[in-house]
Amino acid sequence: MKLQQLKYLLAIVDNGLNITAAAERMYTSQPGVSKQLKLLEEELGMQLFTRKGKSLGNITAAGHQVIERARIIMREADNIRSLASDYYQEEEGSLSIATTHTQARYVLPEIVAEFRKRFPKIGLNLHQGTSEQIADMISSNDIDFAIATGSNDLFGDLMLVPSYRWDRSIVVPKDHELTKLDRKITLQDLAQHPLVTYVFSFGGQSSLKRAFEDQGLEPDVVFTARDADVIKTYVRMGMGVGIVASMAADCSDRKDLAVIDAEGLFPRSTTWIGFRKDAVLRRYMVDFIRLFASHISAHQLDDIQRAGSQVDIDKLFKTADLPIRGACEEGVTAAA
Amino acid sequence: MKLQQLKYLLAIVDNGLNITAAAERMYTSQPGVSKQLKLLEEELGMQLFTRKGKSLGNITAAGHQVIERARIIMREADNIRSLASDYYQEEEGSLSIATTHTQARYVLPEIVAEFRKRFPKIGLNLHQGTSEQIADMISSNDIDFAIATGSNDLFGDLMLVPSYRWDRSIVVPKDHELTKLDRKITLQDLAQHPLVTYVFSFGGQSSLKRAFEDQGLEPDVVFTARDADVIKTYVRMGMGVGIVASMAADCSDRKDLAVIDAEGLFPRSTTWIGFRKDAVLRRYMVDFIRLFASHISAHQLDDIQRAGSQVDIDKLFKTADLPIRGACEEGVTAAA
DNA sequence: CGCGTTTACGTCGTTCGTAACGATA
DNA sequence: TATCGTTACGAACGACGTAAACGCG
Repeated sequence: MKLQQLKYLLAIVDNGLNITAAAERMYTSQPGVSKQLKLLEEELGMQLFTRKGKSLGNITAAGHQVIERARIIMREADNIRSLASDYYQEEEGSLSIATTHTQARYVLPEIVAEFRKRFPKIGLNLHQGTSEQIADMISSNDIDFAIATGSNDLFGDLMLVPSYRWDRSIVVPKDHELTKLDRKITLQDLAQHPLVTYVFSFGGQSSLKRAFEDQGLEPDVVFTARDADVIKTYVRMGMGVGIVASMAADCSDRKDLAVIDAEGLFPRSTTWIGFRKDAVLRRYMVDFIRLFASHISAHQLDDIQRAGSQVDIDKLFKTADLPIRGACEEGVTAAA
Repeated sequence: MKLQQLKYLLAIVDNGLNITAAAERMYTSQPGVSKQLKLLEEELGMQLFTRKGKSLGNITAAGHQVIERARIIMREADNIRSLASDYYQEEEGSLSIATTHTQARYVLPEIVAEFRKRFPKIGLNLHQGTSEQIADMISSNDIDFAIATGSNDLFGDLMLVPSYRWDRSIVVPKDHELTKLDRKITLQDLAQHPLVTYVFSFGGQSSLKRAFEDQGLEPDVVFTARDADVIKTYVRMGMGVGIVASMAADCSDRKDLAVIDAEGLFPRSTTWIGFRKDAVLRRYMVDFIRLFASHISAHQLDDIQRAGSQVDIDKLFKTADLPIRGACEEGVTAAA
C-alpha cells in the first residue's frame, strides 16, 4: 500500500469513478492510475469497485470503508506537510474560505484587506454558496474555513468560533410610509406590505418566517433572493419592503434608501468561523481567525485548538460578550 | 512522503532514537532507514530530531507533532489492511489481549477455549500486566483488547464494554476462626487479622483500603501480591487472611481452604473489555467481545462500534443488568 | 577501538509515459 | 466511432544491501 495509490483511489472516487478524469486531475497518465488501482486491489485482495464490463460500476461496501480510511490518511499527510511548511515557508501558502454572499460582500472586505497587508504572499480563495453548499465544500474539498450563520446541525464536524451577532434591518425607498412612523416598527406593520428578503432555505433565515407565524401573521413575501444586493435593487424598484442583514445595509445605500433597525423583531443571529477539528492550522490561518473573531484572545484560541468538540468551545465563551454588528458602522471588527 | 518513511520514523522513535535497532526491527538495513529519514526531513524541510554529533539526540517540537500524525496514518493503514483481511482470510489473523492475572487465570480460560474452537487458525497472544502496564501496552503496542477492572481514567481513549461485576471473597485455612462465626462477616472482624491481598496500585483495588478507612479501621496488611495464586499460597502457609476477587476463589481451592463471601463489605467492581475507538474490529474480534461480554446483544455491539465515545456507550447499558460472577461457579459466562 | 551513523555504489524492482489493443454504448 | 479501461514495453527513478569511511565516547 502506497500513499499514492490511496491518492489515486480518492481521485477516482472524487471524479465519479472515471479513471481518465482522475488521471488528468493528478497530472499523470491514465494507464498509471489504472495500474495503481489494480495493484492496490491485488494487495488488499478485494475489489474496491464493481466493474461494468471494463468500466467502474460502483463502490463496493468494503470499498466505502477503505475510502473513508484513505481520506483520513491523506488528511493527516496534508497536516504533516502543513506543519512542515509553517517552519520554513511562513509566509507562503493559500487560504480557502467558503462563505455566504453577505459575509463576502459586506464583512470580509476589510478583514481580507488587513490580512493581505500582513500576509501578501498568501493566496486567498473565496468560495461562495448557500449554507448547504458550504457544508458540502468543507467536508469534501480543500476548504480551510467556513464562515456562516446559524445552522449548527449542518456543521457538526466543525469547530465553530463565534465572531459577532447581528440583527435585521428594514430597507425601503426614502419616501416610504414606513419611514413616517413615530413609534418603533412592529411585525404587524411589516405584514401589511409586500416583502423582499432572503430565500428561506438560506441557513437559519427561516427563523424570519417563524417570527411572523409566532404572532399569527402571514407575511406577504413577493420576492426572495440569496443576495442582499439583489434585494436592495428590487426595493429601489418599489417592489416591496426589504429585510436584510444589518451589515448589508451599507452607508452608501442611505443616499436613496431608508434603513430602519429591526432589532428585536427577529431573533438575533450569530456568525462564526469554522474549521475541521482534525485540520492543522497554519500560523496565518490562526491569524485570520483572530482577525475575524477579534474578541477572541490568543489564549482562548489556543484552548479552542486543543478542544475536542464544538461543545467544549461553547464553554469557552459567553455569547453575550460578542460584539453586535449594526448597519453602517464601518470598522467595527477592525477597530476592536 | 511515503508510508514507509513514516513507518521507519515511528520505528526509530519506538526504539529510543536508535536507527540500528529500528532497522533490525524492520528487517532491513540500517543505511536504508537512515537514508529514508534523511529524505523525509529534506522533503518536509525540517529537522524531526536534534543531532548529537552523528547520533540522534532528541525529538524536536515539530517532530512530536509529525510523529503524532504519522501514528494516525499508520493506524489507519493497518485498519485498511484489517478490513481487507476480513474479506478473503476470514479465519486467519491474530488477537492480542492485555489483561490482569486474575482474568487470565480464572476468567479467560473457558472463553479462550470456546474462541479457539470457533477460530482455530487465529493466533492468540495474552499479555499480562498491571493496569498501568496494560494502558501503556494498548496505547503504544499492537494490542487489540484490554481486559481489566475499574480505573476508567487510565483508559480514557478506549471504548469499554462492561462484561460482569464481582465482589471479593475471603480465603482462610479450613479451621480458621473466621469460619466459625455464626453471623455475616464484617470489616471489624477482618481488621483483627493479618491480611494478605492485592498490591494497592493494582487498578481500582485501593478501594479496598478505603473501605476500611471509611469505617475508621486500620487494616493490618502483612503481605501484598498482584497474583491471587500467590496470595492463596501464603494463606495456606497461615500467614494471614486472604482477600481476593471471587472469581479467584476456585472450586479446587475448597479442598484445603474456606471461602467466605465478602459481598457488601467492599464496593462491587465491574470488569470490562476495551478497544481503541479508532480500530477496525475484525469479525473474530467482534465474536470475542460477544463471548466475553455475553449479555451484549449483536445489536448493542453494532451501536457501540458506531458510538463516538465512552460516554455514549454508558448510555447503552444499565450496569445493574450485568451478571455477577461469584466464587466457584463454573461456566457462568459461557452458559449465559 | 567499539558503537552508531553517514557516504558510496551496484543491483534490482517499481513507476511512468507512450503506444497499441479491447470493450462498450 | 467515440469513450474508457487494459496490456505491453522501454526509460528513468528509487529503494535496498554491501562495503567502507567518519565521529564520538
